[in-house]
Amino acid sequence: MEYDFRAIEQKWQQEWVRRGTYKVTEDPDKPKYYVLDMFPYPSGAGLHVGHPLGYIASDIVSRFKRLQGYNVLHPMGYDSYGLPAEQYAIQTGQHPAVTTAKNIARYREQLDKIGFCYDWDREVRTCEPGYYKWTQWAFIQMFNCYYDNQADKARPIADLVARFEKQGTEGLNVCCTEELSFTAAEWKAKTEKQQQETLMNYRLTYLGDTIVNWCPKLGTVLANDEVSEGLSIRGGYPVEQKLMRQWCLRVSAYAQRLLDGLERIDWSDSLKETQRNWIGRSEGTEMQFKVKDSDVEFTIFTTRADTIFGVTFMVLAPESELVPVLTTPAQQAEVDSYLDAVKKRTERERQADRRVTGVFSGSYAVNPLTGQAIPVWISDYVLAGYGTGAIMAVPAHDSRDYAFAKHFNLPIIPLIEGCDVSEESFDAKEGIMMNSGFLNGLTVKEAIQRTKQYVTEHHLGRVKVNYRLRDAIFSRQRYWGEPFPVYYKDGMPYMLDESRLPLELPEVSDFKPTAQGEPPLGHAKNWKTPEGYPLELNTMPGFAGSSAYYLRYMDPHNDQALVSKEANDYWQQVDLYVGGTEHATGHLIYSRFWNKFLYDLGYVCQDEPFKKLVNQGMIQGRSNFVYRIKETNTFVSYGLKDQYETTAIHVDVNIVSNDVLDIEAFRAWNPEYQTAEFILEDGKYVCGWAVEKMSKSMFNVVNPDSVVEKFGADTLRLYEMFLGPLEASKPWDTNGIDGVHRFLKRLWNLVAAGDGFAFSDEKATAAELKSLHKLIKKLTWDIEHFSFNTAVSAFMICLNELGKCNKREIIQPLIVLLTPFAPHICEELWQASGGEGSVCDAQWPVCNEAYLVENTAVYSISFNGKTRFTMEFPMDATAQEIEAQVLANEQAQKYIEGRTPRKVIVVPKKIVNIVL
RNA sequence: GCCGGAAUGGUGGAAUGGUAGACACGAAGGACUUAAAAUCCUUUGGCCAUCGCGGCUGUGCGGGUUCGAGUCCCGCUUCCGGUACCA
Repeated sequence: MEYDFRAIEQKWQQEWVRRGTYKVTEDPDKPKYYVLDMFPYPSGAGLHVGHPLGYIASDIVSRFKRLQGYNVLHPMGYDSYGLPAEQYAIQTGQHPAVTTAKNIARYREQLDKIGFCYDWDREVRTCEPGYYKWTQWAFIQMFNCYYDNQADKARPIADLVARFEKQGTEGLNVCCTEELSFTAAEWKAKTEKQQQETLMNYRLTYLGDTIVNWCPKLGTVLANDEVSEGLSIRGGYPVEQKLMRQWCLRVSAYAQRLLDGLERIDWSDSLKETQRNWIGRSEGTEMQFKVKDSDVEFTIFTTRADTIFGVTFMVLAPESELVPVLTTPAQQAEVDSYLDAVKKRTERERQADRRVTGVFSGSYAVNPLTGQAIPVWISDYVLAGYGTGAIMAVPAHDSRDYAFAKHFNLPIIPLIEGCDVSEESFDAKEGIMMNSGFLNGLTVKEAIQRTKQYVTEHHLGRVKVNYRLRDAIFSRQRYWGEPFPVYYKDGMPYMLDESRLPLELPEVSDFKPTAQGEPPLGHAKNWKTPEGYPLELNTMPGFAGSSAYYLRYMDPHNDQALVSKEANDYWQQVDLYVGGTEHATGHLIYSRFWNKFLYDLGYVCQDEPFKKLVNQGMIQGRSNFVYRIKETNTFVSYGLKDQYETTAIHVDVNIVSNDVLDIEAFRAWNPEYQTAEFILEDGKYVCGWAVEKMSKSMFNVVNPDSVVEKFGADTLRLYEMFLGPLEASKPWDTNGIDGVHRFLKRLWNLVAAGDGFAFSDEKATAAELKSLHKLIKKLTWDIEHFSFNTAVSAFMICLNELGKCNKREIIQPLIVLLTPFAPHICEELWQASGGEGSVCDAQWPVCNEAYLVENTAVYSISFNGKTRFTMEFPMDATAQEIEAQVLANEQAQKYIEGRTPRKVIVVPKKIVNIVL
């Protein structure tokens, strides 16, 4: 009987659906295990072979855990709001919901063909009202909370209001946009609108003024990568920096907890490090500087308070609110023209063009320690969004300040003994202080501590921790996203009552912005509350829907709660999360934030959402080339191309096999090549190759369907794992796929006989049992350690060792072991071998170490590190016994030649080294 | 610039400090076939060899630790990711 993978795979995929094999319910009697894939955005291009890599790995773990007796939650869904569907809608008029549904259907079809064990009853789609109800709900909860630094958690905003009524801001220690100060009486005197405005300063979702790239012609905010040289990429319209009122998420409130939480989760060091850098904790000092001949004071942040004696100028960010205050009339014109120039520059240009620019404000600050007057400059190398948007510049010990000082000819005062600042600054935090008054003679590290102390004692400032992590801008001027559950009254936003959720995305006549420059929702009819209040026109960004989806899978049909307490208590958190590193500073920060917020409010029982995270590597494309001889339609094979002058041309990898071109398919591929001639080597046309990004234009996109069609899903699954370590990036290269396909065929042929199967009931030999149990042991270890490539090899080794063995006693457990990797063939063989039910419900075999025990071990005998011969010893021989026997050995004596060995080393790894 | 990760045959890749190159692809040779496909067997890092004895050499480069280093330490080179005026 042939291994007809098409029939087998189709049969079992239908059977699994019919039997509900992968349906999961909470079962308190079984230990749980939650395996999650990062859900995909269903793009129009469908899946390529890179996508399933992580899905296959997680599927293997899910099936493995299930065979081990765990109750495994392994769901899948779609991140189905997003820009591409909307862009497509603008171009074609096709409703994004329609394209999205179509793409999802295509994804599902592709996923089904690979044989995943998802419980599709738990599918979620972020664009469905039943789902985004809970995204909106979470937004409301955040709006109604503030962050209490004392309690170190989010608390209801009502508590804050109560506090304001009692004692105003006195003794307040909370997260806010701006430090405010008012009394209880002042609070009560505020109008409703003023109170609401004040609370905005504390809410976890708030309307905040943010600088964005605004394109008036397109009527939308653009991301930095959508802007180049001050023009929009799409259309080439001018873009300006604009302060806009946007919804923001106070992610920064959780900065320290996001940092601390990393200690308790099992993620790769590199990913944790990326998050640490992104959060960017920095301990320093905030210092007050008085402005000369004025009452104005301002605050700067520095990590090098020790260099205070070397400050030769101050710098303000152009957007700083101090700029208008400190600009003197004499400098007004110059400052205005500088600010104008800066305003036109985008973030991107600012990054690309590092030329030193700046302007003198006309004012002087007073060094709080020396009393010296120091000029205050304005420059865009200081960022408004970090620290206080103002710095003290110490050119001798900061390279940026140094460049600025050199350019504008400002003084440079070295503060560390022996440092040379004639060519560049000395940025290292080491050495002995000089020119620094009371700090002289201290090391830099001592000086930092001493200055902190001094500044605090003399009330010149305070010790402060800053984070690089910014609040997330949460508004998009887009159609295809979650509507905000927000209406406006008297210009102030209010949350819809939860009973009105979900607030469904309305139909619009046009997906473009309105003529008035409003977001697309401005086209919606009756976009207001029943009371007539206008609803928010912005929609939420892509990461909104993906921030809590893992919780929804626990209880996907619940319309009373995001997740019931019972379901959450049972599933707790994701045990294994598999996905790409590209989400390190986006989704993986936001969902940790979101989860911690829900944890604070008691809606979830775990502080961290993802216990263990594994990043699968990217699958790159492997492009193939043909070489056309210049000015001809003749193509020369790779090995001979150097004899001609040729042009390399990308050729569709799907008509190339093992780097050999299918010439007929090539002629048919493009009319241009219909009459092509070929210069072959060994009767074949060999193509060149290169590793490139997988993309249509390189003709190197391989989709899983074509592989499944040709080799079957089981082969695809095995091969993707066999390709190399899961976490490594590697090119998709089908050159080795025959190997794993052959492995499956060999296994099949072992038990296939005539029209049926033949399993032998003969007792297994010791050698066969040893092979099997070696495999059990290695596989268990490999799957637990995500070493899937060596796991696949282990099967091949085992099969090689077993030879022609078709004994049920050996093959049946082997089928169970293979099930996570190649479930379809295993179901078929399991049934053929007389196994009960589905192999998915079988039991993972346990390694019996007794079969692995060796009676004797072969030792390599080396002299001065060179292996000369081998000897056999009983397993339990002691080092002393081995040493004595080796030295007495006749052959050894030949090498020793009467000398006394200086040292004899017996290594448990079966090596004896004799040093002469 | 800073932070990660990597470098092993023709190729993908194995190797708790212990026989480097498992496993697989490719290639070469052979068996079975009229033939091809499929399948099976043998060889396969390089160099030398009186090719079935054996020898030398070999994990990006230069040092070091060790009886012993692909693996650990120090110093480089190259490549790939991430991040970037964060004071």
